[in-house]
Amino acid sequence: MRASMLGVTKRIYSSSEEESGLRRGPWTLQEDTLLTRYIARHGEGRWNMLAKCAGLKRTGKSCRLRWLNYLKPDIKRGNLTPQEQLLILELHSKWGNRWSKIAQHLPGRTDNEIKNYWRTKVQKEARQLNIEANSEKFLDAVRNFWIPRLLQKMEQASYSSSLATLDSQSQADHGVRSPPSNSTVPSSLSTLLCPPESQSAHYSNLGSEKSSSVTSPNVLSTNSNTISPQPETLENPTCSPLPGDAICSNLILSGSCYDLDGFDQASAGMGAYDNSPVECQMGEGNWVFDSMEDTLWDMDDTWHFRDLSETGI
DNA sequence: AAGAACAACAACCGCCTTAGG
DNA sequence: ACCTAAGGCGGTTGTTGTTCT
Repeated sequence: MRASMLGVTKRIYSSSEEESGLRRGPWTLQEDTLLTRYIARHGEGRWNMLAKCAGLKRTGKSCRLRWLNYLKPDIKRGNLTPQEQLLILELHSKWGNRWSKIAQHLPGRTDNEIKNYWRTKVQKEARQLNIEANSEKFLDAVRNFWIPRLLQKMEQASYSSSLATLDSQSQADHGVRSPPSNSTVPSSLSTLLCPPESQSAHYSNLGSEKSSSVTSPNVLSTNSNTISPQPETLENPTCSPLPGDAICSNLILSGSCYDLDGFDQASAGMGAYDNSPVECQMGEGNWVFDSMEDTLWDMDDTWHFRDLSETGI
């Protein structure tokens, strides 16, 4: 645990703040306990009153923030998974800096955490590329290099897990498969992200939120050449809402990006799906099918995996 | 080994929206 | 209709830990 979380850090605050008796800065273990216990008994909300009643010398705002960003039981700790990173990139391309909105699609992750991730990782990447973080150029780089890299990570993770499964299932089967090459996106990727039965008409909900005030350009879709959803899928949305669905939709709809020949979908494919690290926990509702009437993926504007494979990504 | 630079992230700030009086 | 307080959100800052030189 960081020292700052234990109240070790020193900050200089104005005398008026000290006079008011309100504490600021890092929370102590005692304060955390007080807040947690109080909420356990009385629930969240009415934060100013809560702060007083709980005996905390903190503002309501501070209590709320501490609870939401740190103490709440379902907060997920640790590094963001490639799937989560992928989803953040996707959603940010659609919604811009709407962190809380993005966080709603990543259960257990807070808007603060996502915001920090964006600032520390994504913007850093932009700086290294010497381009503006929200520029079309950077978003293009994200689309063409970063996302495929994440997809590859996911695939490798899946590959490892399926190898482990194979090992445990049958020692007799010594068929050694080479790991996914760096030159192409592995063919099982689409199966990893989308079960074969639902691949035909996969699309995301990322065109939703008509009313939202998106400031950043949407690089992952354009306004032209939209794809109509297939009726049978609309009526029968069996595809699980996976974090990679939006990606999947592009992969599928963009045509022959992948060579699926020779890939044993029945065994490896479904196995990969079953053991996929992709978690099917995207919050309430089937967000994939939320907004069928909205803009869908542009077939011409999908990722340039062919280009990537040529450039060795 | 020491200092600098960088990374990570908790916490605060200010603004906006909303609900209630 | 107006005012006010509370809550929510995005931006920013400050501190500590880690890595690099």
